[in-house]
Amino acid sequence: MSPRMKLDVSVILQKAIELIDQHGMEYLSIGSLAKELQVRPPSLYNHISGLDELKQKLAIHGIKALYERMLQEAAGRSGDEAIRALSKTYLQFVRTHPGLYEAATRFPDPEDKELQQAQQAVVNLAVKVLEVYHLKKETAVHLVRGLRSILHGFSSLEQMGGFAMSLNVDESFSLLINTFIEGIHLMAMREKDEIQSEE
Amino acid sequence: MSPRMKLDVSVILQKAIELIDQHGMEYLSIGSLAKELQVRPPSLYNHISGLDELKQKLAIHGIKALYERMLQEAAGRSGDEAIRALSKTYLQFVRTHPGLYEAATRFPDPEDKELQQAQQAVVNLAVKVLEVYHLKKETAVHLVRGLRSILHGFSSLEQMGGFAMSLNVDESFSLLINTFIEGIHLMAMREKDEIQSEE
DNA sequence: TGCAAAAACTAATTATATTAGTTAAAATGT
DNA sequence: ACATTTTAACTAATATAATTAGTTTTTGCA
Repeated sequence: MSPRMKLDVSVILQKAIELIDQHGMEYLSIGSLAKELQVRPPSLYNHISGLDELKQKLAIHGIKALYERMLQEAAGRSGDEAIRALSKTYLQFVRTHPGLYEAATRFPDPEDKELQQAQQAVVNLAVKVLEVYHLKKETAVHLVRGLRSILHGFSSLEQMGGFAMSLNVDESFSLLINTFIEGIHLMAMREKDEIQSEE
Repeated sequence: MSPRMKLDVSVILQKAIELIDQHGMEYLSIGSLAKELQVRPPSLYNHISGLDELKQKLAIHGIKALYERMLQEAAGRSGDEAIRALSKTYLQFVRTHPGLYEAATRFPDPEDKELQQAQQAVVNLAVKVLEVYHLKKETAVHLVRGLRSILHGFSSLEQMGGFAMSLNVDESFSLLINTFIEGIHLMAMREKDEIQSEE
């Protein structure tokens, strides 16, 4: 009983992540987490200010973790290949960390600066990947919004059991991403034409 | 005080919807709802079995309401025009009823038969709208998954304040839907070619 | 009018988060 | 090694919310 747990914020976060990836966010409570860590509930308050702060930390951690993985995959790739890699990584992340992704998207206080910054980093990465297509800045932002919608929508629907039909889910995803990529090419061509006709 | 509130399930649901569309799902509690209805919290248990059942009813109601509106808009339309109408209606619904949409997508027990049936109705409507393109059954299902991903993803990101840039959000949406529609045309053409080369 | 059912109520119970105040362990300096 | 300070656990108490039990009031119909 007495051999003091060596708790700290990162140990708490780690255990919380395990717990939510396994059982979902609704299972996370000060009580369930304290039990996992083999301490009494009030002990957690020496490290975090409460459940809300913990959820916020999980959200930020989740977005940063997703960003790290996407950055890894984007390195050394460009264009269509980079988009496919990023998309695959995103879906993979949500499948591996459903609870953490849930924490990152459902519960955070959107006012939080650190959160906003982490989200912006993901967006910036996507913008960068689109640079090779030489799109107008505006068009690039529209397309990044589209890609995010696709990735978040598909992942979320899959997680909530939304794809009931037996049809292969990965094929649906590839098809969707490829369709989107073809859309980018169309946009790029059209803009090139516009510019030429203006000259 | 005494002139008995004439409560019933539908009055409760109606007030709950007002409450969540205005303040979000996290604000919904037996206590807050009872206060709105000017009764004591235990009184609600004469009509519903508890908060979980209420949330489930809200979810089902939400999906059915969305389906009704989509059905209205799909009537008398087909092809590209129908897809645009459905998409616009979907986004409009989420904007008008953010709390109800949240209830419909975030909290329901996915095992519930009535819920599954309501969700299936939406999917079937989308499948029907795609019929005019004469796609293979499989392709149609892939595309419906794609369209749902786009609609859910875009709506959700917008609701969570995910589109921070000042760039016009409706334009992003139109562009995304139009890109998707062009993707459908491409798929349709390819399948026609395949069939011809097989003959 | 009187009775049965419905639907409200008060009071009590349970679960959870949180705070207050206490104590034990660990780390640090002499 | 020992005393002091700090950290981080603990127990006990409080607050809020959901829920249940049991009671009473109202309503509608015979």
